[in-house]
Amino acid sequence: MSATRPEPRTRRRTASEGTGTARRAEILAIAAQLFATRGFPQTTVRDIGDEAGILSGSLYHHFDSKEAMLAEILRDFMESLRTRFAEVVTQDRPPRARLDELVRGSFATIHQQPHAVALYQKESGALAGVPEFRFVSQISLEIEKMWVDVIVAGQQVGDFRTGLDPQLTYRFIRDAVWTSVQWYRPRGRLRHDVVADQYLLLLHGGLLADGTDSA
Amino acid sequence: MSATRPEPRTRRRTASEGTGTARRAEILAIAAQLFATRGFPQTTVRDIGDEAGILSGSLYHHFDSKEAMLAEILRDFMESLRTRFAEVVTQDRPPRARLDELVRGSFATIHQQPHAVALYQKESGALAGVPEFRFVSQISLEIEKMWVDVIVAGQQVGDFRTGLDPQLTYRFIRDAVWTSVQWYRPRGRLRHDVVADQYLLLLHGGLLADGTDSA
Amino acid sequence: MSATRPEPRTRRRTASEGTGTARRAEILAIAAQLFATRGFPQTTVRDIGDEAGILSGSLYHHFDSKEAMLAEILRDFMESLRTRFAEVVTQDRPPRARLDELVRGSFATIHQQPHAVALYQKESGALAGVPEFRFVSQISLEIEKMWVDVIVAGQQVGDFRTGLDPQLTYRFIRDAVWTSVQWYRPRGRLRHDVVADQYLLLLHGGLLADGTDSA
Amino acid sequence: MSATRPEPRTRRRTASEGTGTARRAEILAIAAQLFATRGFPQTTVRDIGDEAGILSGSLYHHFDSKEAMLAEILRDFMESLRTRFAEVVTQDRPPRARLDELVRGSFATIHQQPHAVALYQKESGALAGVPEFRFVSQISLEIEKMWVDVIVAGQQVGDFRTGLDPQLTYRFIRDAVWTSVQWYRPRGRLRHDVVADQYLLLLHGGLLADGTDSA
DNA sequence: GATGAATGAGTTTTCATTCAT
DNA sequence: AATGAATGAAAACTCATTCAT
Repeated sequence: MSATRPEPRTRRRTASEGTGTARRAEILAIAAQLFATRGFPQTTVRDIGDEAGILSGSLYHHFDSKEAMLAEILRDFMESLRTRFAEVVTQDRPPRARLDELVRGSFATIHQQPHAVALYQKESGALAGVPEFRFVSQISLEIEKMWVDVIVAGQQVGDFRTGLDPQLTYRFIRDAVWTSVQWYRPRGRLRHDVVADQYLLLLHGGLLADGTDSA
Repeated sequence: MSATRPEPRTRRRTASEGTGTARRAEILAIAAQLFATRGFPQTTVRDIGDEAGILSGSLYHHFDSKEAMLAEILRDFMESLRTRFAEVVTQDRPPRARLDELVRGSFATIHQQPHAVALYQKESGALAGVPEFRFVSQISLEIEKMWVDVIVAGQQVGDFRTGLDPQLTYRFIRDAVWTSVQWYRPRGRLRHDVVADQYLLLLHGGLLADGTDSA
Repeated sequence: MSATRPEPRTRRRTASEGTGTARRAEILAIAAQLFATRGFPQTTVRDIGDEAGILSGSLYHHFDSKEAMLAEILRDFMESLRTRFAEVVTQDRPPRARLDELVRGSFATIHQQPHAVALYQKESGALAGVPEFRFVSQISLEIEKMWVDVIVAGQQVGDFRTGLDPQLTYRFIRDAVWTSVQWYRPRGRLRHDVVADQYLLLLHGGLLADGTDSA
Repeated sequence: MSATRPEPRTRRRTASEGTGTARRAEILAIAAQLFATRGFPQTTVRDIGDEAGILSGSLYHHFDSKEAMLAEILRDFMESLRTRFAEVVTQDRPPRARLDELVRGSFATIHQQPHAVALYQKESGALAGVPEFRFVSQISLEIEKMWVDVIVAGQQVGDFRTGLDPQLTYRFIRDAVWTSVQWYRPRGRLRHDVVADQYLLLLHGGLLADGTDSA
């Protein structure tokens, strides 16, 4: 914060907009992986530079700051997720089918973008109050609304049990499904659609053998 | 630290046992809260000192390092959790009752020690390979075994559905239950036993109205 | 600007206020000299640390930032200057005597605090718009008012020539007097009161031999 | 640079003399303004590039370095100033008329090249010992000699008061006159020749109403 | 038990400059 | 003439930790 330069001066990306060249994407992918693996604060720009094969200072040719990299990764991810889910919930199918599709889509996302998902889980909490990251909680809320609406619709048409709080149900499903990114291995023996099947089985009929709850 | 230090487990506390221990616990509680809220790397020793009303350097009169504080918090927590669960699984009750008790005990723990739970969730991943923190993954495994054993026993006696992979089922329950620490507010309107009830309802009978899965 | 630490957290100086210990003053004097000699941006915190015999990072035990050091130096200087001038202009003497005293006081200040004066001259321009340094232009204006008031008063009582714009006259005197800090050497042969005498001679009677202006 | 480079003085400009020169001048004018406004060290080559509509790296097609730009600006300015003053002092007029002309010429220069003047004032001090910028202090001395000679001549012919140290008198006038660049606005209401008139009035006859100094 | 001054190794970021295209 | 990617050196600042008092 130099006292002698009052104007902030907006920077970079004057020409050839559009998020930039291939190098940007390459670096972002590296950063996403490191952020997800080590955590954002524990990842140094030197780590990123080393992995990308350039000096850490050279990263600033492509991005304004380490934080800006995080923002770009998260924004790309969350907007793609919103789009994906929006397509599902607007389908003309029964709520139950749409919810199944949301779950399957989540597992597919975890399979395709494990780093972004893990990153979101790790950092979204700390980012809650930061103005530059308002979009995170905002899109999260939009997505929550999509899911809850489907659950409510499912209860109304008789697909889903009543007596369950829709928001609590949403959290239950969301947490069970998305936390699997912590242990799911994209190249492991357990394929993501198999996990989805098992989770849906459990989610649909519950754990008890007779499927009824006498508690 | 704990793995390498020859002394039993407690340290310092040369004089004035009573007060010293009280101060330690006080500081640890502060540290746990900060670690849980901001994350361990983002919490500085000065943050802790400020909150405790002493200078950061003075913390080293009580603890060997910032890491040692984390270790002590986590060890206390995990050992108490192991004890709590061990008592449940050794009860002479049907598997289903024992599983319910594990779930209810989890929510009670989240209610009583939210900081330690959040801390464990946030940092256990990064601590996986650190020798001083081997106890974390070790106790985690012990606990996992207790739960999985109950699930398997439940399937054998016909309490629980077969066709579900026990370990996957464990993960499903664990993630749904424990992640609730992220949004559960101990002083909020939603009491922990109410959440437990809802979650058990869903877990037992599933989401579908008829309780059967035709998928 | 870490995304993960939203609160700014006010820092330092909780106890034993009063600008601090002797070490602070010592370091500030060193910083003032370096800032004045090399210019603020050209002076590195390492320069200051080297001169003070500590590591640059240790400076942050005493001050929040390099900029905060500049602010403290300038504030101390400008407030002392305001006090000094305020004492002069409130004296019950004819305007001419008061103006002479302002001039002599200026040279005495240049003699006593050459670094602060040079620093003010060099950096006040660049600091004009910076919020943290608003006091600089504010006190400058207060001082300008004192001088201009004396000049106007002098014209009213007939001490000073009319036909001179008071503000322009102020700037003339101010610039001639204060810029001398650039070449004045406190330990040189030319004593500050001798310079003051010469400057007052010229200022009072002008350059021309007959003292009248026929232009 | 200029002191060490073997080439005459102009450089590059291999082809397309006309356009190349025009672009150079354009960029130099931009640089002069930025250097004067923000200070040389606070101005980045990117600032200059941005203002000129090219990338910072492209500046190096026109100039060897940022420092070389400064040198060229200052050299152009100082040589033109030397020439201007040399013409005045060699006129066959009484010393008093020549001094007035020097003063008026100074204000005209401030009006015409405010950036170069401000730049000289801001940076000449820091440049004092740098070999590449020896010409700055050298030409300054030549100019000082011209002015002091005129003052001495004026005292000898009885135009100017004796009893004033010529060099001190020079500094007084120089500082009062040239520092006005800090507050003078070329497009403001106060025209430069009006300021010159007022300053000469004060300089000639002094501030006191009777024009005599009884101090 | 605590203070306050300091260390030392690290962090993010800046920026003049180079150079292949 | 200009771009865009990169370098390399330095900048301000952070922070866990030590230690004499």
